[in-house]
Amino acid sequence: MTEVVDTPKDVPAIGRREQQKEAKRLALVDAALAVFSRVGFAAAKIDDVAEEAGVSKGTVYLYFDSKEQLFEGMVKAKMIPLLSNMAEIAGDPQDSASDRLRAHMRFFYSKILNSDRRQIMRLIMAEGPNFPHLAEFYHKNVLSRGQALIGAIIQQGVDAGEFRNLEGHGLTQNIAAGALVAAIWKLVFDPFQPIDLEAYFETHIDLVLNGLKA
Amino acid sequence: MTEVVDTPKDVPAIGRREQQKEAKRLALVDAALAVFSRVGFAAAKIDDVAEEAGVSKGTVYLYFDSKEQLFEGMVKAKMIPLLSNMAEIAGDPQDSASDRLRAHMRFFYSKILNSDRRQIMRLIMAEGPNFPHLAEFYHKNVLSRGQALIGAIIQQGVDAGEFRNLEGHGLTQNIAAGALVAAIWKLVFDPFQPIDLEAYFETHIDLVLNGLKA
DNA sequence: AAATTATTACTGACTGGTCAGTCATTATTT
DNA sequence: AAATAATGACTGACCAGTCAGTAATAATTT
Repeated sequence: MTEVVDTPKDVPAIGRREQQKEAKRLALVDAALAVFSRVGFAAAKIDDVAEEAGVSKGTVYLYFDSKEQLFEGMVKAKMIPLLSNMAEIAGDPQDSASDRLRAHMRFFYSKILNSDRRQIMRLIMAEGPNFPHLAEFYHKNVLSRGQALIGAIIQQGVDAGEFRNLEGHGLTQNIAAGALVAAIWKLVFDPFQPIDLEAYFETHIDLVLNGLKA
Repeated sequence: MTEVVDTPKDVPAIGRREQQKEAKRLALVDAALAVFSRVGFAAAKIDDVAEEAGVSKGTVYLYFDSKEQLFEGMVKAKMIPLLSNMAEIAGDPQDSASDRLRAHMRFFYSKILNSDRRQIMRLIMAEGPNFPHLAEFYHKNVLSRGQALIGAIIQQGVDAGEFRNLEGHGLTQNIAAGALVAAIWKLVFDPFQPIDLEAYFETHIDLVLNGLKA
């Protein structure tokens, strides 16, 4: 149950409502992520989202027009912080391609695989075919951007004679792939075979760097 | 719409019913896979499964006790052929570890990623948290077996001085991972960025073999 | 600054439609 | 004609979405 900010009554009146609204929107988004993660889109009840946000069912519909829009809105809201982060890791082009690649991959592992974000990834895998908008949005804003960054670094490495040229054969997909699986594995199979994300990451980067070595 | 075998009336009476029953069970399983793949577990309607199997709703309940059991039964039924195949590819221990690894990985790509089977994988990712039995079953019978085979081959390679020793750091998970992602990518993101499974496989095995090289 | 009015936010009982699962009836097989 | 299989109308629970009514806040008047 996410509590709405309890704005004191003696705060400058102006903006009280806006603050509350914003806080409530956040609470709804958090609650939606929790509920959808727990049971999937179809089985999720708006009543449960409302209760978890500390709000009545009708209120949910003041913020989102439908269950679909709640879902899509939640995914987008949860992804925006990540997207803004992505710019800030252009990385130092002075470094070797290996170092930059390692740094970028670490970024993805830590930002995408940690916390809530991996639930979103799983939801997109799970519900993607029923929400083509969302799958496209995710691909466009996360996967293809990530691949572009990785592709650029690899190109740098190839140009510098540091890497072999494997481009054009699904290489960036292959690299992105490792992160996707780690997220899903953690959520689905961890009870049966725990995945040590740090070790998995090291192995992944090791294989990639050695595999690419010229 | 999967048609039930139309056993002619003048066939030796003995076994007519059993044949029909078996055929109907198969039709139901096929229909269930199709419908669950299309819309997920919660949104799937038993009526749709029945219609797609060319049968009435009541009949579904003559074969499966509940929607849950239909789902679980379908997954298991669809997996059995794969499991029996797995024995037959022990591979020739005379070959180099590299060759054997390549052969095994190709097997997984072709058997798991082709046809219906990848839909099952996606369903397990999607519904796994709601069906822990199934996730466990899948892990036990597919993933861990696959990893065991790969692990054995890598051990051979390490013993022969062909591979570096990276064991114990999520290596087999990492290798299995590539196949999982390929399957999911194909189903979720293919419309936006088609994945060439053959090229992807070659890149994957290339990275792994070069990455492992002693 | 108290009282009054207007506006905006929220509530939860209700509705209409959906669907898993049942079972009395009908059809088919032996 | 007995036994077995299949049907599909029916039921009851469930839930997305609505809306008349209430509460909280802001604006205006006295």
